[in-house]
Amino acid sequence: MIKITFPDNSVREFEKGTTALRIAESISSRLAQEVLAASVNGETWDLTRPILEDSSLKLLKWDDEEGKHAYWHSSAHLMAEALQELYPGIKFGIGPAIENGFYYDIDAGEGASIKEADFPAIEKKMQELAAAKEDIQRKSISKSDALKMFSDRNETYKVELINELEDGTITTYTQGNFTDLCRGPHLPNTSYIKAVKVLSSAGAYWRGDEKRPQLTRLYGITFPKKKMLDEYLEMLEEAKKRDHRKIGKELELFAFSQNVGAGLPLWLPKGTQLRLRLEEFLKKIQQQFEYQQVITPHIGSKQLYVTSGHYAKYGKDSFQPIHTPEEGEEFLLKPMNCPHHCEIYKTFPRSYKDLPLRLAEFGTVYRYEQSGELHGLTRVRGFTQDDAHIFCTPEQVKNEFLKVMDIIFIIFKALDFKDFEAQISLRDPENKEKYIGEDENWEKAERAIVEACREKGLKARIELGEAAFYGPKLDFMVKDALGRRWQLGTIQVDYNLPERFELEYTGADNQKHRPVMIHRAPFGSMERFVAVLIEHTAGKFPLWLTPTQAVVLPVSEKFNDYAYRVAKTLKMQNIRAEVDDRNEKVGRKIRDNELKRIPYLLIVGEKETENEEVSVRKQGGIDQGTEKLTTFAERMTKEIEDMMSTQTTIN
RNA sequence: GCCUAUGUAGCUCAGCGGUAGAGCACUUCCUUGGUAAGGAAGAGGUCGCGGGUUCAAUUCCCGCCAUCGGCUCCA
Repeated sequence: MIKITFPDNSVREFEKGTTALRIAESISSRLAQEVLAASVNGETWDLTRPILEDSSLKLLKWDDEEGKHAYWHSSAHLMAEALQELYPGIKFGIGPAIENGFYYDIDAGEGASIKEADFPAIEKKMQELAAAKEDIQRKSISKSDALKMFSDRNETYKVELINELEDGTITTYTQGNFTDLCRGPHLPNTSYIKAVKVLSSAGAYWRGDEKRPQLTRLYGITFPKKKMLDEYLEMLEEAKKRDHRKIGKELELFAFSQNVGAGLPLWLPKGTQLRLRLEEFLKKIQQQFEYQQVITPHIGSKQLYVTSGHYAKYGKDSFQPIHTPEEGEEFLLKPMNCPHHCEIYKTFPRSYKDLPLRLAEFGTVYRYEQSGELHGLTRVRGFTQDDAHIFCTPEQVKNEFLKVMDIIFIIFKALDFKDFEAQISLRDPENKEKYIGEDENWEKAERAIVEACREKGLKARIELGEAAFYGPKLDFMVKDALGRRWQLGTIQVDYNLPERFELEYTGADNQKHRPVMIHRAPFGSMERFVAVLIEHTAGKFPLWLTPTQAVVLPVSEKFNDYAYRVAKTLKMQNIRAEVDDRNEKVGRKIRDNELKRIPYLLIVGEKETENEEVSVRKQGGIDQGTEKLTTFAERMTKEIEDMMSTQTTIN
């Protein structure tokens, strides 16, 4: 007999060699139906894997990440099995579970690929195989057997993977005629999988290396219930309605023109109002934090970027130098503002008493992003950073870093960004040559960031190899409507540029010292921030209002009343309102009794009669009497601003 | 940059080797407590751009540009 300890610390005895599934059955048949995998001594196991010694056990269901993971991982195998049936000779890469579903990388053979039109057949085959209730069996095999098995089947990608594995750790999973190299864990059999959808196909480089062959990556998702799949697909449809590209076009916030160029956004009047509003908001905060605003040109001599090291790193892949009538004279569109700000620093001799020096600029920069990377406002070739550089003494670094974190938190809080993720991006210790600067400086900078996060109690994921080439950084990532992560705010500690630009200050000891630079952009870029803001606030939050003009982005129940009242008011002034509802009726005049049910609206216009009285209604529609339009509009503005400012109080 | 898909009216899309259509929106008029109402008329498109095949190309082929979904990249 062996002792099994459950999460509540209760202990029960079971026969040696029992399985998690049998244990679940012994508890309740319902549980046995719902359980998908098991955590045995902290390791995720198959339900059917015999437990041979005393263990702690947690049964994992759909709501446990690991349970869902096993489910989708098995689904990836199921898809692979279906593909093997449908396309004999197909070769497999890897097929993991992901955040939402799973994928499998496949090589259908020379010139062949699997297209969207083929999806239904694949889904049908998957359903068929799932219904057949094939057992999924785990087997440990030796490295040599594994190599033989997979080379016999000409699975070149698998062979490559096996070669990198240690003998004795290799397992395979088999269901029906399909055997895959796999660590597991998996479901007991295929019948757990009830609802199946192949979502999309895309090219993906083998092992993420663009120099290696490109495989076809098939994405899919499965659920234990058809209804869950329907809900998921419905959710995807809903998310598409919040796409900033769609809303931005409909609300006339921004546009692109082929004639101007890909990735070069045109801010339309309404979008510009929104953006300026955000800029003013940040400027106010920065004033409180003693930043000084500067303005620098859009181009800079090529030499500036040779000095900074950016030219060596990005020169070939950038917008190419601008030439002048003067032989050999070259300028670059600025891809970042730091060198310009370094030159501002160098304008005067600096004393330790001048530090920290905080120079801020809404600096427009141009980067030649790969064509395939362009994406609405989130990835563009011309954008404006809400940039600032803080020049400080080494002792001031941590404190300054913490203050920047405060600014970012203020902004995220004010704009209701709750579920952001923080990421500390450090140097890849294996590839130090990718970075410039002394080891010692890197270590100092990395330590400062980690300490600052600890001090703030900020949970940050540490990623090696994600640092900028001149320094480590702390990034704030936010998801868009479809769950894609975008980096917004960033704080970077830099000991290198001050070195390259030979920046100095005179210390209290009357000696020359090198300042440290902190690069920071709380929004990241105005473009990306507005994009993510639109997707985040869709259905939630009126962005801003003024007495004469209003921009109300998607409104929620909570704020619907504001939107309703303002819209109604402005409508009375014969102001044009534009509506988008689910039937995409855009651009027509709004009808009074429609106002309540529209998911979002934008109202822009001038009021005509300031003294006209409007009826004021509270939530629930109870008439609260009348007040003058101007009073009403001012009051609305104040209410919203109060709401924002109470959230922005500095703790 | 790579793989897949797409590009037709303001929007969403249908169509097809014989020089274009629907719904919504828009304009004018009529009607109406079945109300994101109904009717009549109207306006609006060198069918992404450039080549080629053809008697004839929006449709077939090639190239380019842009866009979607991914991969790679992201100072």
